[in-house]
Amino acid sequence: MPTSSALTLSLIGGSMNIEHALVCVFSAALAEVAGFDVDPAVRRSPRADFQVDGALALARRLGRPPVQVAQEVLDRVDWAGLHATAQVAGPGFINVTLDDRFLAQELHRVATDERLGVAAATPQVVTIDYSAPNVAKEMHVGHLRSTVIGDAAARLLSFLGHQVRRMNHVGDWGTPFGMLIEHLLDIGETEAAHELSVGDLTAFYQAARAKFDSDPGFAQRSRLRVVALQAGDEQTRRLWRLLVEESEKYFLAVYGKLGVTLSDADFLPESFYNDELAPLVKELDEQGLLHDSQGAKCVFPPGFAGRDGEPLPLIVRKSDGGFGYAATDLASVKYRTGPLAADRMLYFVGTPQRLHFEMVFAAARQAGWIGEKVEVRHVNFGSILGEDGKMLKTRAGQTIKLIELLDEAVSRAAAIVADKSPHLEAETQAQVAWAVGIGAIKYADLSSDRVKDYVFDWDRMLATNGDTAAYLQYACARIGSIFRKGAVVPDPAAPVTLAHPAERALAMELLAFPAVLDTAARTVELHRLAGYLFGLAGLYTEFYSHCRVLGSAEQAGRLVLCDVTRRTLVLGLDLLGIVVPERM
RNA sequence: GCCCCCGUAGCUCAGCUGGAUAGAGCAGUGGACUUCUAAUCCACCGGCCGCACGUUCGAAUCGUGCCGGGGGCACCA
Repeated sequence: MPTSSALTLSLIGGSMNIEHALVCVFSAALAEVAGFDVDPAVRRSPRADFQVDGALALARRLGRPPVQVAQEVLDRVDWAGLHATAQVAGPGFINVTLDDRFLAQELHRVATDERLGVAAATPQVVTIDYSAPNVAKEMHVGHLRSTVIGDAAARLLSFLGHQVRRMNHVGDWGTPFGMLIEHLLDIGETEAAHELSVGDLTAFYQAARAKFDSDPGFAQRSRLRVVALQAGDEQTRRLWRLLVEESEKYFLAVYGKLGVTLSDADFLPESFYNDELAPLVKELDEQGLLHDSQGAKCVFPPGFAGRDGEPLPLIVRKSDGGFGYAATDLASVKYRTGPLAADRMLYFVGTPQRLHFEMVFAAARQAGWIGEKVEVRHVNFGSILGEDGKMLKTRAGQTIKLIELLDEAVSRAAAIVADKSPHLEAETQAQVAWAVGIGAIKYADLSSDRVKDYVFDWDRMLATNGDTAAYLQYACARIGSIFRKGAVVPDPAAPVTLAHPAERALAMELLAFPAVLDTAARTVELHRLAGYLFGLAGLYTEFYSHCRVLGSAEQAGRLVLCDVTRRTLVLGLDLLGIVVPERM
């Protein structure tokens, strides 16, 4: 049970999270009344600052009148470092209203804190698997969500103080490499390197594929080449490295354009696990988990049935002796929980792979590779749909190259910038266009629930008002404009009074930032952060239209509100991977 | 056939472990720049929360069953 001294410490020294403080205070009071732990159910409320609903649930369990229980709980609250008034309302809600001076004091703490009141979490080792393009294949829209969502998660968890390991599970192994290497030899290394590095991967892959399908001689050479590759033939390995390296250069170029934090240090391709696969299969066998089925080596994790109702196999070794992706994924789990000692493993892969990951995790648990306290999670997400409600494709039905999508976003944004901000220099316009265009794509992805499909719509995501990146970026630019216009540097330590309702509402929302980040990180639901930022920008605009800053009697305090708002928006957007231009 | 996800305003979406009159943004209508960026704001209009039962003080939220949409179910990853 939290004590009041612990609470005071948490408010002063650590997280300046009022919501969390209320949870502590009311948990203690509820536990005193109940004799056991009760969820206080602290919520923001339109009728007060917060409402505490836990007494209602408790009353039912105790079989007592809710209002009476609520009052009893309220009487036992030790407010410790909090300053608020509270009363029982309705059927047994407890409405809590914070003192204005207390709010101002908390805002002062946040304003003078580099981290805006966000305490560093107890550090965990978190592995984040995301992006995962395939060597010698074009990155397409299918890689967009994994890359964007995974990168935002990596940024958020790092900021919260976790030891984040970004892992790019690049597809660099398997049977297609026979034909790719043979094609490379056919056209010559120089030409191949050129095609790959400039990003013409589709043509390269398709040419190889076409020959493989039409030319039996080529197909035969390809098959032999796979064998040579797997056997470690030096010349073959060198050519394979060439393919991988050129592709990695290309991926890094795309990441640069997308503004993603993945670097060359984060490539952890499939082939990384090659030497682990045979021992892994052996270990499964020794544990008695491996079964022969139609020539394949399989694990049958309990609880999975196939079309015919029979137990569903996880094929770790194919009947031809090759390893399936289940083997690689199992190896990846083992590597993370073993040498890396991961506390939390997140795999950012689309929903269609749900069953596969459930089976991999179940098998890994059976094998004892996932400790009790370790969280492993398939962070799934829905598809990107076109305006016709089907998977996003070109008009001709082709998959859309990611790089072309990004270029179109930037050029569409450039047209908007040229229209709205002709006063900016050309170079600045180009920077703003990039930030707005890429921001639009990312924000559209991150602002709605991950697990749902979302409809890709240029006009909506690039709208200048509404729930878009551009709107949030513009709000930041306007705040910066106040500082420039007034030639003032906000003093974060300046005293703040929250006399106007718009000032007070803005301050309340600013103080909710740490709780929002906690929730977003815990649930891996980035749209909660996006939604918060949009709401914050709305409250700021309300403040902006009602409260004159420059030249007002409250200038110093209002500048603090502007400053904290801007820093919160910029930080929040940065955690989503979105860049905020100085001016627009 | 079995399993998973989704169904909220004309459109695109929020709604946190059930909580008080269901919220935004677009679109529509009507307003607001001699004043810190109008890439803005304000007001109005708009909803049997897919349907039906059930659980309870209370259900968009939990349970069951339907209806509709999507995805998955052995050697491609």
